[in-house]
Amino acid sequence: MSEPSDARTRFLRLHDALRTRICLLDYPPGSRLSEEALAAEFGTSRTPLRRVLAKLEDEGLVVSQHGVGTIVTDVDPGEMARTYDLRRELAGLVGRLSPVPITDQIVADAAGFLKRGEALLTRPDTRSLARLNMEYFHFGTSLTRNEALREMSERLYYRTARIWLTATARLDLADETAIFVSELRDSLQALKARDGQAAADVRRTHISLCIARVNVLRD
Amino acid sequence: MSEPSDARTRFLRLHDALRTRICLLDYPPGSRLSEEALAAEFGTSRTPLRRVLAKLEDEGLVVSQHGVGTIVTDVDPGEMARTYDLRRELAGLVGRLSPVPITDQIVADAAGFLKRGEALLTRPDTRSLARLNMEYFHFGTSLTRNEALREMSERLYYRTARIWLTATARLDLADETAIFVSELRDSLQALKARDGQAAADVRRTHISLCIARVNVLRD
DNA sequence: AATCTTTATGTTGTGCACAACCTTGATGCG
DNA sequence: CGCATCAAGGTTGTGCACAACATAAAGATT
Repeated sequence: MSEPSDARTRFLRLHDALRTRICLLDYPPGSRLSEEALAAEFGTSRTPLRRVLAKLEDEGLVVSQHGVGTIVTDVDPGEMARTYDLRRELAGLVGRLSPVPITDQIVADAAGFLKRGEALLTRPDTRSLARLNMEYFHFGTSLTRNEALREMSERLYYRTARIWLTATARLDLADETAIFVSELRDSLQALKARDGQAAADVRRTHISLCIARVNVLRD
Repeated sequence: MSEPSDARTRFLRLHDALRTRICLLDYPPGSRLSEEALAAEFGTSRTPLRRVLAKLEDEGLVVSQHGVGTIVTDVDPGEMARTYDLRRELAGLVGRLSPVPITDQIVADAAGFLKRGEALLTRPDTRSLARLNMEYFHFGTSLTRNEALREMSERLYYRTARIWLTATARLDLADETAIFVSELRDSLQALKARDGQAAADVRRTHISLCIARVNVLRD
């Protein structure tokens, strides 16, 4: 029961694994993913794996070229800026479109994220920060019942996650951790007040600030 | 040069063809699509066709069940309502996020759509109306340079297109045609004034009205 | 008659072999 | 030496055969 292991489940697992590797820069932009090697690693054949790569290509994380290889995409700064613009707007919509009522459980979850964030303050680590950010993002989208909004937000998140991560490497890790923790703090405050729109606005604001920080790197 | 016919192009052609058939109700909800039959029709094998079906499944237009078949989805009214909510918001964003400057060519295109719409007034036809609506939608999304916004809007459009079409069949075709033409008229006015935001608001408003008209059918 | 079992049939999922294609390096020629 | 040509190796794309699975009908059993 803990492992249904039907075709769909295996597909989702594979997809999630590769997507995480790409977004955590285990496979940096420009890397070539070998279908055969990956198939061997995951104990399957090329056929199911190709379906996963096709989805990743549809999501804009890789491109496959006949006779060349499947290459992890590098991101165009201009397009990324526009994608961030949209992410910012969608973050605000989470508070307005079919928001879920804020329960004690949700507040507790937010408190849990804050605790994990604060633990990172004393021992900053890029990878842990990225993972926490990823989990916290999913928590944020879970605050709307609008499935389409959740889906689009996640699609865009995974497309921009790497940018923030590479930028963090060039900015100051301790600073970025502190900023993220303050977002968690603001978010928890809003949720404690049972104000979902305020929580969404917190996220919206921090995306705006994140855009600004990343943009200065381009100058 | 007019037909590159490499793998990617064939894939896109197949995908577009099947998506159009589904959204024009050539394949009504509940239909079973045979991989073998479709492969034969398009002169290919199951392998490339399965990739197309996988994308359609990712887009929510079909579901594949092992041992059963690939079935055209029927849409849950509640989820559709929420999807429409999001579409409405995205339509407004087209006017704000990276809008393209309104050129004479754009105004001329809008005038062309209006002309085609008016031609439908004298001889209403569901299928022609649906096709025109589809083309006009793509015209609408082309008014932003934000690729992600275009992509998400289209994704959601194709997920809801069938709802509007089935609703039109139960509403009055002549009425719906008239309403659509009035939207084209309002849109043309806004574009003539070189006001892209106003044009986006026209679309936004009409989506709202469309939601209201479809909703009365549920009572 | 009702119900369980079995079997036949059709469907999607998987693995593998080969085709199509690109890149790279060697080789020959000017 | 420069450059074109070609051959070799590796990669993704395609076709096909078979496995895994679900369904429905036929048959056996109670």
